[in-house]
Amino acid sequence: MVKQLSKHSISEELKELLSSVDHVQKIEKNRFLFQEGEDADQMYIIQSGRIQISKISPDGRELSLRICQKGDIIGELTLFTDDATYLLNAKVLEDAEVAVIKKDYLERELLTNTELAFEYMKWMSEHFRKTQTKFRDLVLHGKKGALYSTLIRLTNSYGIKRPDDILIDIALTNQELANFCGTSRESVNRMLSDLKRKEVLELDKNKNKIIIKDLQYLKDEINCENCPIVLCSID
Amino acid sequence: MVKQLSKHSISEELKELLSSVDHVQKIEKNRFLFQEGEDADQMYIIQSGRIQISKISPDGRELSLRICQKGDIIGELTLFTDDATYLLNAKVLEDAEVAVIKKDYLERELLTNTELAFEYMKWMSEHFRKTQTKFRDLVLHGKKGALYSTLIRLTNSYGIKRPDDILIDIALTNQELANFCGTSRESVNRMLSDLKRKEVLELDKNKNKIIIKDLQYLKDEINCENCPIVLCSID
DNA sequence: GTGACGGTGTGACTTTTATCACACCATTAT
DNA sequence: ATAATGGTGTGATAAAAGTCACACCGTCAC
Repeated sequence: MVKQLSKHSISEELKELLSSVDHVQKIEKNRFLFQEGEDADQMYIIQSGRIQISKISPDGRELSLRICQKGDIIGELTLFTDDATYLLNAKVLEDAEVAVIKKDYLERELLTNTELAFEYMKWMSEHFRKTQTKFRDLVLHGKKGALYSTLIRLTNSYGIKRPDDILIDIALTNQELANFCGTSRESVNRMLSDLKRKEVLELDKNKNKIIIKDLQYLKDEINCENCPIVLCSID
Repeated sequence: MVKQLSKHSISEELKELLSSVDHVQKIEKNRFLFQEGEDADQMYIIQSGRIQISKISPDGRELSLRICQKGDIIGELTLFTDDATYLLNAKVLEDAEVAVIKKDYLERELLTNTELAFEYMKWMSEHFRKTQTKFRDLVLHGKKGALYSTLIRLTNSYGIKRPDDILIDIALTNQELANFCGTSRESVNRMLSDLKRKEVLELDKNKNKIIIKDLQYLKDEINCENCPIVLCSID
């Protein structure tokens, strides 16, 4: 049987503790859980489905930051800030259920529940390291590096190991990939064609999914230092 | 009298609480407080001087992330991780004194002292938002955007308001600026010449410092949304 | 079926950015 | 005083990336 690579690092305890949720909300594909500028008074934990976090710049360009699934926390940036509006957009990629946690409730909880606070700090810390290494790749190795890094992260988060290759089990258009890299659709398309030619990957045509055949090639190209896999994911 | 723009957001309480320091360490210019890969078991709060945080990639290129001064916390990434080595380098730009806080001591403290934990979470949260907006600028508007964003942040952190302009009171070479932008020395040099020609800034020749004459121009070019100044700094 | 739609793939061209090379200061060391 | 050093400024050229244009291909609605 196939096995998903991704290791979700949010601890059982944290999930447990956070489970004092206000309620659970269902939301369907292509809708927004929240959008930039909206009043922000809650945080979410995904129960099912997939949600993409992105920033849209005034000139219309979109920068995608994460794709999140079961167990991931989103809306976390609203915590501990007085300027309580969302800074990012959360678009639902696949019908989702999210557990809603009220911001002020959680803040109060964190003030009294030491263990929760500790677990939360731990999560935040890891989340920070993850974000920073991600951006580092984006800046340091040009657009090619940005794409390769994104592919590696997608593999770690959504890869399904198969005998001879790894299927990235999430359908993304070239444009969506480009948004992760801060580049253009055409550039991504050309780079993917290139990688196909080099037999680094294949495209599962009718399903819009990518199959990685030579992960090491991608890693070598961006001087991947084989950081802990938990730091090298897309969520 | 001139006035420094920078608002350091680390709360008095946090400084107070963190002040249960192990000891204070002096370290002089051009030395490293810590380097990538070294064992990490302490965190620092800068008392005086300036320290630059950067990542050096295996191929020798350097990406600068922050320049920190009095009141700033560094080495914070080592907290809550088992892989206890530093991920970044901390180079002393100007002779410094740092308060040393032992990692395991602080972790234990955070587990018992709720108020400290709360303040620390607050700081971390803001630090995270700051880092994210910084990288966003770097990725979204090309190298020019990266430089402009860096200049704006330097202005916010190290700018001294004067009658007709703002002096960025820190000496940086073109190469050092380039390291913040993930670009080349020559590119930075050309872009600066350009800005000089457009009368957006001036170079204080003999002191290697930059004088901003038209901050708004820089902001307009990168679609600055005038986020809270505390988020838009270089530290 | 067929037409609209959203996505891919690619050529041609432009703009941006990097790289190489070298002249030209200041400053510092000898 | 002179040489070495480290930084700046700039031209020439090459490489990377973006933009525009358009053909092509499935899928879906009607």
